[in-house]
Amino acid sequence: MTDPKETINIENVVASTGIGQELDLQSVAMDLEGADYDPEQFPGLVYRTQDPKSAALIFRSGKIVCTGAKSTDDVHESLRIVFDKLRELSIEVEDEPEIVVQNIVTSADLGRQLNLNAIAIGLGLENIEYEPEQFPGLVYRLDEPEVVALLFGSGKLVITGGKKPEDAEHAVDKIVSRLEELGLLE
Amino acid sequence: RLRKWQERIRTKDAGERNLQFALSEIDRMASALGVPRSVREVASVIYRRALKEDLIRGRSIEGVATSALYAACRKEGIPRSLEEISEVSRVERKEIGRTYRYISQELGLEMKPVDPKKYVPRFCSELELSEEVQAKANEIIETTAEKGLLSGKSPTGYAAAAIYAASLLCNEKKTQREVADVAQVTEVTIRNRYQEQIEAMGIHS
DNA sequence: ACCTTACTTTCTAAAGC
DNA sequence: GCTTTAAAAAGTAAGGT
Repeated sequence: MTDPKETINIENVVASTGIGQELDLQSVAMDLEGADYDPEQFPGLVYRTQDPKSAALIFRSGKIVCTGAKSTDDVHESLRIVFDKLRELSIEVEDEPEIVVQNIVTSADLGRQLNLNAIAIGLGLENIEYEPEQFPGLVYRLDEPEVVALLFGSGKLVITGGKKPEDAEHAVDKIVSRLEELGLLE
Repeated sequence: RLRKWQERIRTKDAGERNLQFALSEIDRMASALGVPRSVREVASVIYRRALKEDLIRGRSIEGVATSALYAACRKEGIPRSLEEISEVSRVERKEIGRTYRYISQELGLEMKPVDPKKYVPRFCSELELSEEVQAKANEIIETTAEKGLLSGKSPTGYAAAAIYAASLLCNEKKTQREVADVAQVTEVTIRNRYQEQIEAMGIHS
C-alpha cells in the first residue's frame, strides 16, 4: 500500500513579512508595472510574480503578505523578487526581512473511496461538518496538529491551517489511524 | 434609578418584539412551505435556544429564524432544500446555509446528513407518480448509497435521478426537465447521477 | 451533448471600514 | 463582520457552441 504521506503535495503557502519602512502606495503603483492598487476596494497593493508564481499584497505600513507559492523556498524566492523590485524604485528594504509562514495548504490521497456518511457518524457528528447540499467535502478539525481537513468521497483530502509542512504529515497520520480504528478505510 | 428601570423595560419590550417577529416569520415561511405545525414548534424551540445561547449577535433575526426552520424540517424528517427555503425567506441561500451550520454546531443539534429518500414522497406526489415508482426510487437510492455513490452528492439531485430512473423502469416516464423542476436541480445533475446509479444497479437502458 | 468559467468549503496575514 | 490574494478537493450551475 502506498503510504498516504507520500502523496502529500503542498499547493499553497501564505507568509507575512515587512520591509521595515512605510510606503507611498500611490507612487509605488505608478512605478511598479503590473501593480493593482484600488484603495477604495482594498488597502493593499497587489503585485504578482511570474516565476515562482505568487501574489504579494503590499501595505502602506511596509508589511507584505505573499500567497500562492508552492513551497516555503518559493515564498522566499518570490519575496526576494518583490524586495528587489522595491529597491529598484529606490525604496529602502532591510537586508533580510523576517519571513513568517502563516498557512500551508496541502492535498493528499488516502488511496481508497470514503463513505462520508459513515465517517460523519464514526468521527462523531459533533466533531465534523458534512453538508453535501452545500459542499461535497467533510470538514474535520484536528486539535493536534491544529489544522482543518476536508475529506472527499474519492479519498482525496485537503489539509489547511498548518504552519509547518510536518503538520500535514501528522494530520494525515492521525486521520488514517482514526479511520482505520473505526474500520472505515478500505 | 428610574432611567435604568425604563431602559430595562424598553430592552425587554424590544426583545419581546424581536421574538414575536421571529416566531411570526417562522409561521409565515412554514405556511408558505406547507409544513405541519409540529415543524413550526420545533423551529420555535430551536430559535429560542439560539436566543438563549446568544447566537443571534452579529446575525439577522430573520437569518436565524430561517435556519431554525430549515433545521426543524430536517429534524422532523421532511426536509426542504436550501433552495426551497430561500424562496420563502428574504435571506439569501448562502447566508441561510452558513447560519444553519453555525447554530447547528453551537446548539449541538448533531444533524445527520439528509437522506435522499426523504424527498421521494413529496417529489413523486408533485409529479403524480405511483407508489410503485416511489418504492423503486427508494430501492435505487438504498442500493446505490450502500455502494458508496452518495458521498459528497447533493440529496436533492440524488433523489431526482433515482425518481427519473424509477419512472422509466415503471413505464411512467417523466422527462428530466419535469423532475429537475420539482427538485430544483439542473438536468445535467440528473443525467450525471442517473448514469452512475443505473450502472451501479446493473441496469441496461 | 460538449466546453469553459465560476461559485460553494477550509485557512491565513495584511489595513480599514 | 467585510473587503483582497492564492490553492486544492468535487459538486453544481450557467452560458455558449
